[in-house]
Amino acid sequence: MTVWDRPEPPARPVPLDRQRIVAAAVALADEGGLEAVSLRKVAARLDAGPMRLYGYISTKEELFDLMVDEVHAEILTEERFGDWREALRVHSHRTRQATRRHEWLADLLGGRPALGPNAFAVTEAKLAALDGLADVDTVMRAVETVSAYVTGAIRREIADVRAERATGLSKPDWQRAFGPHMTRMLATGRFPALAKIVHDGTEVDAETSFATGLEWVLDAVAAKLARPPA
Amino acid sequence: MTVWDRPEPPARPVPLDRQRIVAAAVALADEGGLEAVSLRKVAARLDAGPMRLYGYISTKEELFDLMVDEVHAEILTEERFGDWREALRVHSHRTRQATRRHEWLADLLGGRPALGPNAFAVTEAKLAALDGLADVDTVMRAVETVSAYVTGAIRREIADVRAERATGLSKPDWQRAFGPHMTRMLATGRFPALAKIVHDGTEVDAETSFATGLEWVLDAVAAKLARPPA
DNA sequence: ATCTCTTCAATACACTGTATCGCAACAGTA
DNA sequence: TACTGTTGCGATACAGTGTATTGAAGAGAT
Repeated sequence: MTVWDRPEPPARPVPLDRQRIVAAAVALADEGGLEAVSLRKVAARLDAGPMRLYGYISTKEELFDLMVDEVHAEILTEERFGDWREALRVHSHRTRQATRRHEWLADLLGGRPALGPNAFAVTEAKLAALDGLADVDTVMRAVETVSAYVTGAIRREIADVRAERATGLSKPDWQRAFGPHMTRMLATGRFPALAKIVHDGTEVDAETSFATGLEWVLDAVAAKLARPPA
Repeated sequence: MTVWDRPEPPARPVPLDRQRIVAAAVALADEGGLEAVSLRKVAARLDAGPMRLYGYISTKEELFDLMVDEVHAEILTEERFGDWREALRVHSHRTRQATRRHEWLADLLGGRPALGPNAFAVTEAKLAALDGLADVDTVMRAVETVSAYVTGAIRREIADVRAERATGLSKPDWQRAFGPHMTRMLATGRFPALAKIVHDGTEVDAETSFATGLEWVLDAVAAKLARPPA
């Protein structure tokens, strides 16, 4: 009974850990969106059976939570900030950029409380930047308000990107993109203000409009920090 | 061949229209969340086969679009506003209230461009309130910035509501709710600012914090309207 | 009365998340 | 060395999904 007669022992299962699982899931989502992430496909990418994953997560939602936290590592940065405003600005822009790299993040952002270590670290960094500049409640409100804006603006931006892509990779001209429908709606005369905006408005790129709105919100925060709350 | 020998003719199919379909879908979603909405269940509620729906919508996403627009009818209001600020405030609060009635809206808000007639009417109302108070680009930015905040804040609020519900209907005390995990994270000492906030922060109800952040953002808009843009 | 055309229901397919179950390899004991 | 308990894994299974395809049956027209 030589070696060749004996069958090879069954390959020991590939060692797994959450990091590898999340990386596979993120890769899948980057390629095909969130809907391309199925436990079967994630497992397949790791040469494992689907049920294997349940040792590491107990539900698909938890996998999404891990993915969100994973990306928060990209948002985090070592740099020191000149002031609170720069800190909030940089984190906001980094969040946006991370979402451009991982569009699916837009679907998850704000959808569930972010309780992972990286998300915590991001929140900590923002809070720390404001620490001592106002009472804790104002600081909290500031961070939450900015985050709310960022979440909403990013979602909107990605929604537009997708709509453009779906209507055939047209220019960032939504009049052209949603042309027929848009035109018909505006032609009813029921939306004069909207029609005026669509007609006379300037086309601004997504980054600029994100940045502009962000600065407005930061202005608002600045105003509240200036004079301590009543 | 008497009447009794002949079988009854097969019941003529229930007449259907989008309104009925959307109403059924909304009811389902109100009861069990978005994930409770399946084409089969919607159809069943209307005594129809699943495939029947494809005469009215061509994809499940379109059904969601219709649902979103349906709820926008609740956001719309006939009332006249004293000024732009009141108009934006009222629409924002009505959006929030609609989402409390239809939690699933939080999952959809901002996820896709809202192109339905009711959503258009809401946008029109906001734009009209600001018409003439600044150049069109500033007006647009104002509406989008406020909307972004509203979307983000609502998503966050609903996420918290659900988390509370999931962790056993506890009080709006997230320290208690996420107790063990939260405590352990903060105990690491890596998040001092966060720990301070959690420890010293005042518990504010969701509506108040929404309103506060909203007023900040409205302040920011006011500042931009005051002096025409450079 | 026959034929066409529309409308709907049934069937089918590929795929999903997850519960259950039984096997096979290891650790520890006799 | 033989046995046994435990654990981790794969296969199987189930109920459900969105949607393409097919086929029949009714309405309207000739």
